[in-house]
Amino acid sequence: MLDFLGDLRRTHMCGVLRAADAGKKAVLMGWVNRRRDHGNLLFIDLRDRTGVTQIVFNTDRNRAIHEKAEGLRNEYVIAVIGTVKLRDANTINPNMPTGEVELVADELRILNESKLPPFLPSDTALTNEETRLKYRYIDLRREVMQFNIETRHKVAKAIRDYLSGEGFFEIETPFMTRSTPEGARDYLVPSRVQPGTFYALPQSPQMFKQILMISGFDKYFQIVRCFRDEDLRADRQPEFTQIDLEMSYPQPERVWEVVEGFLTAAFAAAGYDIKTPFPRMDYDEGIRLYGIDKPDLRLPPFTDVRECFSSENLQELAINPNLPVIAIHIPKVGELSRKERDDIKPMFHSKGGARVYEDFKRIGNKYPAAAEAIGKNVGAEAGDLIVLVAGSAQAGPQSPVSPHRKVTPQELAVYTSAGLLRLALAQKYAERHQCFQKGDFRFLWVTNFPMFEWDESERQWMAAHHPFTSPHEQDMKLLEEGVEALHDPLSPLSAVRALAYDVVLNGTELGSGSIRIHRQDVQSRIFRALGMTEEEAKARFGFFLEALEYGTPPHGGIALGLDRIVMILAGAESLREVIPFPKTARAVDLMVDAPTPVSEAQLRELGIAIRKTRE
RNA sequence: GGGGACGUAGUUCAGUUGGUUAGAACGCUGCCCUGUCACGGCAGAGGCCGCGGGUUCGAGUCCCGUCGUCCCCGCCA
Repeated sequence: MLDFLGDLRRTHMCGVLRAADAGKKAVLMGWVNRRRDHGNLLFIDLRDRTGVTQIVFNTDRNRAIHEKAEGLRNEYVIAVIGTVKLRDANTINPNMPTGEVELVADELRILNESKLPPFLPSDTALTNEETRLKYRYIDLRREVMQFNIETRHKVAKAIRDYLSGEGFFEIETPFMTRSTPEGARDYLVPSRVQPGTFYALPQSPQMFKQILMISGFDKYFQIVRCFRDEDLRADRQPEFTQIDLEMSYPQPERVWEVVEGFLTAAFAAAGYDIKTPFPRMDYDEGIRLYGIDKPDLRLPPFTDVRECFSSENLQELAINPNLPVIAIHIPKVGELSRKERDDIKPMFHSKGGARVYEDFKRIGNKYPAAAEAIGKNVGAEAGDLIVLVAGSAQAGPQSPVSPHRKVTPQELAVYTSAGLLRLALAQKYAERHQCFQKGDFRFLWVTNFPMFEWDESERQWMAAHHPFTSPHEQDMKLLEEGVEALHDPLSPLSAVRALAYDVVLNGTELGSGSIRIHRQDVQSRIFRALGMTEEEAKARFGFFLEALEYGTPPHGGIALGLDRIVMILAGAESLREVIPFPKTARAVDLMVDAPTPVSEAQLRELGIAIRKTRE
């Protein structure tokens, strides 16, 4: 028999009662977290989002209530009216915040029962994720999940408060908008009113926020859902939340100050102090020192040890002398077993003919002088792991090349291969090197990205970012020259730097932004550099190009992934731990079971027919 | 699109070289217990070994396929 709530009012949350509350009347409501039945004495741990309080039912005190309480089971929802009692010294539980007190029940209302759940929020072993996601409402009752979602709330609030204080307006932009086939695939929404046409869900409010600058709002932000129809990863969901902002008349440094400001507030809200300003690094330097555009600064950078080998050595090892020879250095890994050394090889994914020399000991046996010099250059101590990555003699340039850009594509291949291996090794031996400590936050601004990337399959230069990213003011001349050499891999386009920047934390890209193009003449030069005719540009971005012509102030901004920030703050390995209702690797919501087919009638109304594909 | 890992009770896992009736812990049910807090004791229920096919005298175990979850590459600001 269930009881009604009636006009009963909760006086305290379950996690707040302390010794000072002793003697008070209290009304608690929550879930039965655990029950310990001692016959005539029954303990219930009552749980809500704030914590747990022990309730005592005692036949001596009240036989009827005790009898009623015996019917309680895990996850029943109850209200208890009782008296807060200081526990006897020998029954204090120092492991819980409410452990000095307990609530002696005078009245019990059973507000709801629960079927036996597939797993319990109080379980110590973690249930498999499939079951957790199907019964997400039970999973979310777990203390960790409650903490993660609370952290998410606090972080978002801190950011809102900070940006509001800095004069930013939070302005909403449409979810049903226009498909601009650029970057990722769009999620499409069919229009019923105009059959055969589609809205797209925004990959980011990019053009809207720029138009808000043209509209005179000066400083805009939004904590906004974005959508991308691409394959998922542990750190990638099809819908995700961005802290999106844009401001008028900024230098990159102005944007960075704002970001450093709200991140300081956000991390403080989660209980962490961070130091600003963040260090800055050129994209080229990131590649050369870490083999990646989002360096994890918690582990040592690369050392180019080409000079440690004689040219005969390099020849014997079949190493290309015109490419860097990279020493990856992971501290304190200790002596590797034969199997561990063998395991390194499959971790290596070669780009452009890069090769791995995982057995440094063998190199030391064969080339003792080189090995000693390498150890010295790297600054390695006994027990540190050194792995070499170099360009194969057969691949890459046969003579030194020096085009405009500081890192050549061949070098990039070697650096990138080494960068991926460095991360894989760092991950694998995390327990040994102990460089990944909770609360160690190494922020970094990566700047001066290349404006264009060479696309080998198209054999032409492509925009590395969206085409509204402004080139560096000093590189305008290269841009002009480069326009004429779109299909030349050595084009001056390779050296054009973008006024783009990423904010990176511990090897995770938190956000990405740029100063935008505000001048029509620069914009059309960029389109030409991308091989786009005026007509093509107009067909794709006409409304936006037109807006640019009505007095656009210089402007720029950035967008940061809220989910990733919270994930790092929560110490989680996956975004799914900080998103209340996430999707699986195949983009399925296991709880609501979406996506689903829709009825023939719905399709007809939309003028859509499903084409069956058969093998 | 490609590569890899996993799938056994409600949950977490074990299951030897292919060999009787597939085990443990937690959870669940019943009984006992007045100071536990991962309470304890006794008894009990609970299995399409993901699904389909094959090899074999015999398959949880070997093979093929398929479905699902996870991780990575490709893809993706």
